[in-house]
Amino acid sequence: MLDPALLKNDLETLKLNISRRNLNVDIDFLINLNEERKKLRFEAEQKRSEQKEIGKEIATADDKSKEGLLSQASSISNEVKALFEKVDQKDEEFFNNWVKIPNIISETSPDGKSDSDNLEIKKIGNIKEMKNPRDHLEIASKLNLIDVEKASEVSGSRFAYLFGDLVKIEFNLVSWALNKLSDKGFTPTVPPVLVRENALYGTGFFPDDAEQVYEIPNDDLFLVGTSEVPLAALHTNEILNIKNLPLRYAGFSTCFRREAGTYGKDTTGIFRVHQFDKVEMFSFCDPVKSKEEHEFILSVEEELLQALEIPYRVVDVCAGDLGASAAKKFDIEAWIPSQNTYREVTSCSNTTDYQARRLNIRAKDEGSTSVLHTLNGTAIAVGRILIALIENNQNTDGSVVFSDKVAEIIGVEQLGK
RNA sequence: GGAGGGAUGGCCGAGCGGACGAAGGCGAUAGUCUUGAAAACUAUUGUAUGUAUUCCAUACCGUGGGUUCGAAUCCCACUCCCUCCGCCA
Repeated sequence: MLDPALLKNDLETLKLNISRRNLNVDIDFLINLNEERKKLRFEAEQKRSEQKEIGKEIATADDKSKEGLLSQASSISNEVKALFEKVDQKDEEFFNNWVKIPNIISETSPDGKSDSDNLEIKKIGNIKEMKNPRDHLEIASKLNLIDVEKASEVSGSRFAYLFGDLVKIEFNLVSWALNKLSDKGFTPTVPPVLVRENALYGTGFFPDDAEQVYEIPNDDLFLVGTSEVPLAALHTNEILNIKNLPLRYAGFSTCFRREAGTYGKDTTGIFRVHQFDKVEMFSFCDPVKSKEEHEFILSVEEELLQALEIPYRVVDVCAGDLGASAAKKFDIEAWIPSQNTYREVTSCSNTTDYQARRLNIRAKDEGSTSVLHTLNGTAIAVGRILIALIENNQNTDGSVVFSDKVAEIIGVEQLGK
């Protein structure tokens, strides 16, 4: 949620943002609504004040004057009730509209409508020459390391069994990443993966992306699609001392996504599945330092990919491709030989104060309190890293051999042979 | 799953219909004293909204409703925590 004060102080920014995001919003309607609710509240509060005055008199009044005061108080009480009902209505109307406005996009993010307008910042790593590269599923199925057919019998499409060395690699990757992140000040965290509705609203996944979220109706719980959700919600309603910022967490969790509306897209293997494991970085940050923090998180992502010798490019996500809560976002796309293109393996966003305001997380600095900034970024999305590792290190005979350095990290020298 | 008990400010803890934004203590901050420190004493000590940094108003005593002229205090529902029993990785 944006600061409603924008309607008063910085209309230009608001208008510019709405046009950059290609939205159609009636600003004047919102301005009026906001003014109206404030005016109504003021009236209601004045009446309330009157009521309290009389209440005090009643407490000390003698029996004679009491009766008159009581009837007077009674009618004021009714007025107050009616006035506040109106105020609540207006408030609700205003905020229902206001929360729908997405975050203000950073000045530095490129304009554009879709992911094809994203701006490539750099390319890193050597792409190996390959004749007819195989895709990860073909390679791993043959080696009995992945089984999607059995998984679809057991659980449906977009599920997979991982076996043997792939599982070994997964756990080595995770523990390697957690150690690295821990050295950089991230607290390793295993968060709950079932959360209440509120956490999803607070992080901006609800209401917009509600159709991507699995629901457990019996218990009013939802399966998270990323540990960003429980990590962000960790400090809900808290006031953090600015001296202790940034507070950094590295969350490991399984992630669940319905992938509604993606029929026919990425149907091969484990690129897009309903369930995968991920190490996620999350930072609660001093607002004036969030830009630096964003660069830092991006640099960590790059460091991990470089250590794994995965060729990648970094992309500055354009205005039209940003989610509601992001002010700026960098994606890293790894080279996927079988697709002859780069595909997303990590993503890091500066959500500025958008989530913090919804979750009511603030920072305290020498007496004054302000909203803080939150940022998130992928450290290791296990499935997609496995794909990149398998495909980029494949040989023509269907085996996969890793360099000594990579093998040291993942604990496996080769697949097959 | 069954049976009980509880939720008050940064923390502990009183209040159980009217002057309560809330006693008292601890902690924190500032001052006095001291060469310096400690101790002692004094003062301050939540958050948010309203064009409102010291004045004013309003809201907030787990959350949401209700009763009442008036609710931290009474009633209802929910959430969370604790104890005991059962079950369980």
